[in-house]
Amino acid sequence: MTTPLPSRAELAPLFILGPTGSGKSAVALELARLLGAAEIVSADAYQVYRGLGVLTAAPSPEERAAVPHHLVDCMEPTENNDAAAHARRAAAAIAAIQARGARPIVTGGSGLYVKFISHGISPAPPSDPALRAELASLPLPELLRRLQEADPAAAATVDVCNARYVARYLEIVLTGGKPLAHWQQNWREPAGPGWVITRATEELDARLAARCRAMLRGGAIEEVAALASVPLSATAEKTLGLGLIRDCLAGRLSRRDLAPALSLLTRRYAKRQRTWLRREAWLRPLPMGVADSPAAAAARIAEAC
RNA sequence: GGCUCGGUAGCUCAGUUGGUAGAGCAGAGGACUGAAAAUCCUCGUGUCGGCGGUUCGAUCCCGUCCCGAGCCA
Repeated sequence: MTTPLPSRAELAPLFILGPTGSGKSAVALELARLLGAAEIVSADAYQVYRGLGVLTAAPSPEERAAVPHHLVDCMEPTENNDAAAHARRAAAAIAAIQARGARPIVTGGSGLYVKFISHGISPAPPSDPALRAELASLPLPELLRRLQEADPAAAATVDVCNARYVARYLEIVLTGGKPLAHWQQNWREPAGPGWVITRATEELDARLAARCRAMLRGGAIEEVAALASVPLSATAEKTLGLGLIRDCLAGRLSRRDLAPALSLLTRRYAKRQRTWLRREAWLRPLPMGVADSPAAAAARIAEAC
């Protein structure tokens, strides 16, 4: 006689989101401990990379030993990442966790990565590196002209100032052989309940500054140095702070100026994340202040679900 | 003490042959359906160091004072 597995609704993934430095990893960890049978699935585009754990503020080996983590430290920095592929891997991880009778907790800061996990992936054609390289060499007006010709409806809705978006639409039409509208689907209902951690901006700024200093003291410079001869993929190359640390290693930026510069980049990133998250009406706010512990926040979430 | 160069947006600076000023960065807001830590869009009134003078009008010219940097004593 075995005890029945929890129902599907009881195992719906919980989404713990928030800007970088908001403390979502700590809350997710506490929540997993509180729930007992729970595992964490990362929705972070950069914590996947091996050898960049410090700079990307990935969960530590200790944290990963305490609670199983998925999609962290799982790719070589020579590999490109992409949101849909990540979401497919996440879906597989979520299904496997549920099959074990455990609760998946999704956490991460990459808005688009989260969105694909929570709301589904469009069947649109995947990226085509060769075509992208070709399109990247064309001036924006030319891209717009081609899109106008291939798919006027798409041309009417695209952000005409953003060459990358225009190129993506063109890529969809050219490789998929059908207009954009054919591939566009409405987002499905979110896969589970979600919370977004909010903190006062000044408090978040202070946390980010402290974390940047800790990163630089804690091995971020060494790990970038260790990757000096590795040909990083286009995505890994975009890791926040990578260029700054290289400048520092090359003597173009003083060690003294490094931490403030890194804080600045991180702050601006957090602002973009806030803008994205504000729009996600399905998320419930989880305000936190200096006095709130991750455990207390996790308890509030556990109570609500 | 003398001379020179500076003092303009939070910062770095541009500029006005005299008609009250604008870039970059920072900051704020926004967009986002396979690069997303990416990419892109919008937002600029500030005693133009203080006080006088000349002028119809001064941030600009003149005087003086204050502050900073440098050079000479």
